Amino acid sequence: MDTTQRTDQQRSADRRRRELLEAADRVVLRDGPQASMNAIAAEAGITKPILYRHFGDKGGLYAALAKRHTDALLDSLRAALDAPADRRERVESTLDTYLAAIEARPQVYRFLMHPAEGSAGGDQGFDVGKHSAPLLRRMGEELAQVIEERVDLGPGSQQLARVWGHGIVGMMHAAGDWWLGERPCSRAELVRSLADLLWGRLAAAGDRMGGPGF
Amino acid sequence: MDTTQRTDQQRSADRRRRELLEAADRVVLRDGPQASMNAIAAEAGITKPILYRHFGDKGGLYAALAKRHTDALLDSLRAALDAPADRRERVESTLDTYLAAIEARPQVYRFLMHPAEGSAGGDQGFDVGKHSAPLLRRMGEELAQVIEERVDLGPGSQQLARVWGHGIVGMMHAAGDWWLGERPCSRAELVRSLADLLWGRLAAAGDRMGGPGF
DNA sequence: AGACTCGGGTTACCGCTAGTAACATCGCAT
DNA sequence: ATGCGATGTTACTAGCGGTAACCCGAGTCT
Repeated sequence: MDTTQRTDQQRSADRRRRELLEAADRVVLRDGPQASMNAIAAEAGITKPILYRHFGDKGGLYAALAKRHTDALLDSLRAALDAPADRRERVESTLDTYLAAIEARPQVYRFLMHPAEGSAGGDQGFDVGKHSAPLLRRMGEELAQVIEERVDLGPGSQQLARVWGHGIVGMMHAAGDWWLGERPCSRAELVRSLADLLWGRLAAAGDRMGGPGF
Repeated sequence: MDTTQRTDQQRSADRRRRELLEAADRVVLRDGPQASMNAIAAEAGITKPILYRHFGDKGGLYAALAKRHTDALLDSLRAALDAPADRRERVESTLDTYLAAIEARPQVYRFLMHPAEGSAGGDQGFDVGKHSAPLLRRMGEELAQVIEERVDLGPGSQQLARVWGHGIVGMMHAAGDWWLGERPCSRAELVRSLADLLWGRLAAAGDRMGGPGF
């Protein structure tokens, strides 16, 4: 029958695809985003053209790889964000989830944030995917949705929620990136500091000297 | 005499260097960060090895190029940040300065945010955290310094200021990047929304439905 | 049986890149 | 004139992403 045959083939293809993705994962984890198609193929025990048959081009492979990790991370973030707790607690928990993830697997994190720009080689012509990390965009959009659903922002709430979504995600990301490099404090302290920022402590603080402020 | 000779040579070398940088600038502005050394050399009317004599490698050239723009942008940001006005006004003005800059020359902005990733072959030694866009780091550090100088944050202020510096810069960056791509609102609205976020409107807003929060 | 397509696989190649070694050339101080 | 150092070029290496061409074993049709 056509269908069974087709499903068989598709199954086998999917299995191969998963195997290749796992091999690619290993190599990217080891070599960073500079991992070459040759190296990935070698790790998978096959040769380049097969990779290209499965993923089209390097961008395709990287996109597939990124989607896996992105989906996984977004799942845990959603869980933290949707927990039955008050807002501050949810915010802190979400921040901590994100930071714990990038702390646990910095290589993955680095790969997700700078996937394109594949160094040298013939990637001239068209940039696959956007230049910016899709993970940030997706997190921003999801957070925007949650904010709009759960926080009462008055008129213009939708637009405001989107700005805030992307802004808060960017804050988390930049602070996390810096923290991961310098480790100037514990994760819990970082989470608290960021939540304090979001909770308006900047606006509430007084000026230091009798400067130009009021 | 040694000194005069040296200064003469150095002057000429500096002039060349500046010419090369301007040529590189033109190419990068036209071709994006994918600009090749060959193309840059051609634009400057010379050949590759000269570029390498002046800048070491591609990373060196890009770093020099980035430093110029980064310095220029930081100067205008500092001006906005140090203006004699109250805090909210300064914050809005700084946000607006940044957003106006990336709006006016998006190519430069894209280049500054994704400069590195070069280096084919040999070097596989890279530390997580160091490779991120230096512009963000510098902005974060500068902002941290200003915050610590001018805002009274009580004990632990230095560390808190640094977290906030990087966090706020990241917020600005991510929101700006998203805004630049989608243009969902005017620049002024974006500035206002972000300032509102920093001013604690998130904490002040009520829950939408009778959800788990109180 | 025998020809025939077809999916998975490999070799060998293209055009491009970053980076370098070796050679040529000009200006200049002794 | 002669050596020297900076400036410049040609010609090359090594490696990349990506592709064309071939190859082979398994199932199918006649």
